[in-house]
Amino acid sequence: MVSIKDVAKLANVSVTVVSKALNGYTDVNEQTRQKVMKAAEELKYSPNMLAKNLKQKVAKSIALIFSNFERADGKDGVLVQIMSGVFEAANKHKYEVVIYTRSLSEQQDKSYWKFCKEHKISGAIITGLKTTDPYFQEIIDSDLPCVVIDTMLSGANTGSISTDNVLAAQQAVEHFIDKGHRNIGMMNGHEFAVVSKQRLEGYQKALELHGIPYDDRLVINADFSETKAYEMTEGFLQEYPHMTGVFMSSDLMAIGFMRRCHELGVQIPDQISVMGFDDIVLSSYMMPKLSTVRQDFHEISFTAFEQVIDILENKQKGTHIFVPFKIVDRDTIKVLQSP
Amino acid sequence: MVSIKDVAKLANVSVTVVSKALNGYTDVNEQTRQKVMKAAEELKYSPNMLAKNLKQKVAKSIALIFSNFERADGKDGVLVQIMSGVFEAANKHKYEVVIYTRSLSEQQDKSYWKFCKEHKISGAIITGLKTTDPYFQEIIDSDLPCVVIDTMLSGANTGSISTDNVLAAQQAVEHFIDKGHRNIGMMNGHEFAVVSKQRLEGYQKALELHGIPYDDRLVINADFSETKAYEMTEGFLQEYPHMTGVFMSSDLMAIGFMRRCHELGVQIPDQISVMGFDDIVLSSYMMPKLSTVRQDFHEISFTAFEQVIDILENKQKGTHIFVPFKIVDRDTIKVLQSP
DNA sequence: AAAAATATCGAAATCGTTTTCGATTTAATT
DNA sequence: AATTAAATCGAAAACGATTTCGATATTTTT
Repeated sequence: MVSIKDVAKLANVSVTVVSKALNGYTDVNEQTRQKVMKAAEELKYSPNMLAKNLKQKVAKSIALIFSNFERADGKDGVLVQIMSGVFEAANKHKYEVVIYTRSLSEQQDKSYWKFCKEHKISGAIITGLKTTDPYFQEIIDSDLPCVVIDTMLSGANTGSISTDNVLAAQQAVEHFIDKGHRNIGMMNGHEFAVVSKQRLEGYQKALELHGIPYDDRLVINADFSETKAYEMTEGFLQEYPHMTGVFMSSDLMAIGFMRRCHELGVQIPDQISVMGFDDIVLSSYMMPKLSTVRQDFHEISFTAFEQVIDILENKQKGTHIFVPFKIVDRDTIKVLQSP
Repeated sequence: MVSIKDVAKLANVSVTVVSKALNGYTDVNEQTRQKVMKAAEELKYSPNMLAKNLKQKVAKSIALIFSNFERADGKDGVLVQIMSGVFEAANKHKYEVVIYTRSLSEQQDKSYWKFCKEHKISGAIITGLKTTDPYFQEIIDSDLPCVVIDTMLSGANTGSISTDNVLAAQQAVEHFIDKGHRNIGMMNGHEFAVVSKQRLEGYQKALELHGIPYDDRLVINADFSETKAYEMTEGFLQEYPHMTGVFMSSDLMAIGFMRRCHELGVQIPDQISVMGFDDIVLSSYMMPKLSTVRQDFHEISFTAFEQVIDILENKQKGTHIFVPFKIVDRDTIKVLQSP
């Protein structure tokens, strides 16, 4: 393998000069710089990042951590969108990204923190972190700059980012209300996600704002799972036949719900309206097309990256950031009466 | 940061002994090993991988290269499936994986090869490589063990892996023929993918085997693009109204085709049958559900990983591997007559 | 008891860089 | 011409691990 020594030899200078020439130092004569460049070119030299990062004590790379990778069956395209956002930002800031996946099914010997430490990683972006995660506190307490997606926390080195879930949920059910609905159910995700609490709060808020009494029997928990939603819809529908619409905490659940409705012969949106959350790719391909609130995952992860850079390079404190969402009304909400 | 020196000091031994104790060498007394372990534990020591890999000249990590990342809009879930396969294999073999994405839209300063070299990466898995890619030859000639997905080549250090595209395509159109179809069109992908050529070959083979003359006007090129397929279907349908079915080189194109048919009021499968290729997640959610040939991308990437390990650790020569596919008949093929 | 074999340890070299700081040369200033 | 300043270079010390090889202590063999 060709090292800096080899190019030094060929260019007839010291390794110091080679290093300086290649890294834009000013105390090297332009002619010798050319000489060095030519030698490096000739030998097809490329620096050993391991040595480089070792010396500099830190690698210019940030970790993208998927803490629930087993759920990533590709149905929602969000994982890809998240990747796309961080890769774009990484490219912009000249960082590298290393992905660390963790699935709960397999025992994990290593915590994120240990992983990042071992690799001298500068910062991290974390997704899919449950509040019950054993490493939750570790992350927050650590001195590693990191921002976690879809939660709310802030510390010296930790920030977070998400869409404004309570506002989004509120607007979503207000959308129902605007179309004349008064009996609106909700299918929520599991309680270990902070987004579940927030969306429920938004749901309640909208109801309260429009003088509709809150009935906790109308909100059930389907664990963010398509099949669980599928299984629960029949009972849900039978038990509360006066519901005219249901707000789902995720598109995946909405799809499970719709599929079961289709089998049961209940027409959407004629007999029951539904609104999802996320706007995954499947949603616009459904028949009928699913109305939902669109989260901009690309923007979320891009901004997440920029925040870790901010606290890394600009010594900013961690904070929480909201990124804009959008209600997208397609074909699954029936208008009962004009507003 | 706590280094090996610190634990040596605490354990009251030399760094040599610490290193040996922690790496399972036999020439260290069991008691001192315990002592070292305890000290390491106490200090929360974790080795600096950069230094470790630097010394060992090579990192135990393989690169997963997406050479056309901009296409990864998450519509097909294949990217995720591929990731899932290699992460699983990596976990099994105790390797780490680093992902390198390249999009053609942004100028790329660095070739895969350079990237891998700089990071002392042991091997690589490459996807989305076009034959026209400027780095194509570089990869093949390099001494870096790598296997590229969806192509056919083999060398000392390079292998490849894919489904048997010609056989799969052949069986797909034979499936048409079995159902009584004789006038079968094809919508192929761009010519820079070897899979296009192979699937066309399978198409031709099936026709020939059943005495159906090949008409090259019945196969058009929609570039693997959903919208392009969408745009071309009306003309295609009008020009060759005698077609009873069309074999698509990808599900995404099939979906574009179906969407246009829906708008045009042509019934699927009553007026025209369609068969896709890939079995992406969207396919089973279509109405009607798309019949297609299923590629097992998880298996493909998993096996790809194992092959690079094979040529890396077992000094095997690179080769081409086929992984099984499956014709999955859903609701988009009409039976014209019993076989 | 002497010799040989074994067990256990540590000093030091090494991996490929970066970076400090002093040395030397050249140019600018007085 | 003497002094000062600027430009350019290189020796050497890190970074944090691994690994070779010799040293010492202990045990076994003769």
